Order: sequence, then structure tokens, then C-alpha cells
Amino acid sequence: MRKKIGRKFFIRQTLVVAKNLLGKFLVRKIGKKIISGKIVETEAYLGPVDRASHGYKMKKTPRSKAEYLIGGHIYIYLVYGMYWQLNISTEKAGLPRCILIRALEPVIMEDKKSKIKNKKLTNGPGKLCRWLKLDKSFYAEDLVKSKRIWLEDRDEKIKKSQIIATKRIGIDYAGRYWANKKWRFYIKNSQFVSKK
DNA sequence: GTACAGATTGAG
DNA sequence: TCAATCTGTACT
Repeated sequence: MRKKIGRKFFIRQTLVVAKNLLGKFLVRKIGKKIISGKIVETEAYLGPVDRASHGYKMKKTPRSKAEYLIGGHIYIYLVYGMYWQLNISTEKAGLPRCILIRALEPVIMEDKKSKIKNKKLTNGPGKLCRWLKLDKSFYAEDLVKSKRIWLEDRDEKIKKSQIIATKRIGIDYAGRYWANKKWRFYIKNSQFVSKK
């Protein structure tokens, strides 16, 4: 059964949502084409206390304001001047909390032979956004209402034992304490999670 | 107007 | 392990 995920899903605790997001499907509609992928890797950012979060100490900038929206909105932004990061805001409005989608398992295999190629298509936040053709026009898009991108529950149950929690990536600048928080989640044995 | 950071990537 | 890469952001 395919069920569109509604607002309630996103307004729970960020860490809960991050774990529950694993195994859900991200659906993207481009014109008449629909592409989708299973979420296999996420990272939670718990502002305002999380030093790695853009909303640390409730810092508010035009860029990070989508992070404060009520759960279910897309918070997308550019890093290194060239890579997009796809985040989903969580919890209630006013809290800078979000989940970074780090990796997807592509569902469409247009060319069956290119399976291996696809494996490398979405195994990183930057590549994932390139694949989904996401850009600034999706800033603050509402996943609950949008007609071009949304999340689906397809009854793929992920057992707790399949979920691995590890340190987040690339945030050493935030200090040892926060960098060592095990707020990155991925599905065990998935071949599509980002490296290392 | 301009300095600069950056939650990455891919090559070595 | 490390450096290339570049635009939006946030200052002056």
C-alpha cells in the first residue's frame, strides 16, 4: 500500500522522525516523469542546542529560516558553492530542527544495465540532489502539500536491528561533543549509503 | 561591494 | 588523506 505521509509524521521528535524516515520513499515528479527512492540514510540536527546545526542558539538568517518551519517542509541550501543539501524540517514551528537526507536507494532503473551506475548516483547528499533535480525553487516546499515532491509509506518495515546509529559526518568543527553524537542513521547492509 | 565559509567530492 | 571548487550569505 502506498500512503502519502502527512503532517503528523514530521512533528514528532526529530530523532524519532530520523529513524522512521528510513525505509520511506521520496517521490519526485518532474513533468510527467516520476522518480523515487528509498531513504536509507539520514542525519538529525537538533537546534538550537546542537552546535552543528544552522539554528544553533536560535541563529536566524534568511537561509536557515526554513529550518524553523513546522515539520514537513524542505530546507534546502548550498554548501561549498556547489552542492545542495536536502533537509526536512521537523517538530513544531519555531524550532530549528531538521533532518538531512544523505542517501537514497533509487527505485527506477531506467536502464537495467546501469544498476551499478545508479548505485553511485544517490550515495551522497550532493549527488542525491543532482539526481532529483532539486534546487532553490524547492526552498520551503511543503512535503505534505506539494505536487512535485512528497514522501510515501510503502509498508517497508525496517526492523530496529537494521538501523545503525553512528557519528555524523563532516562536522568536526562543531567540537568533539557534538561531532560524536550518534545522530546519523542508516539501514544496515544497504549498498547505497554514503561512503565511510 | 567584498570577504569568506562550507552538513562535499573525487582524485591520489 | 587532502585540496579544489564557487556562490549565497553576512558583513563593512
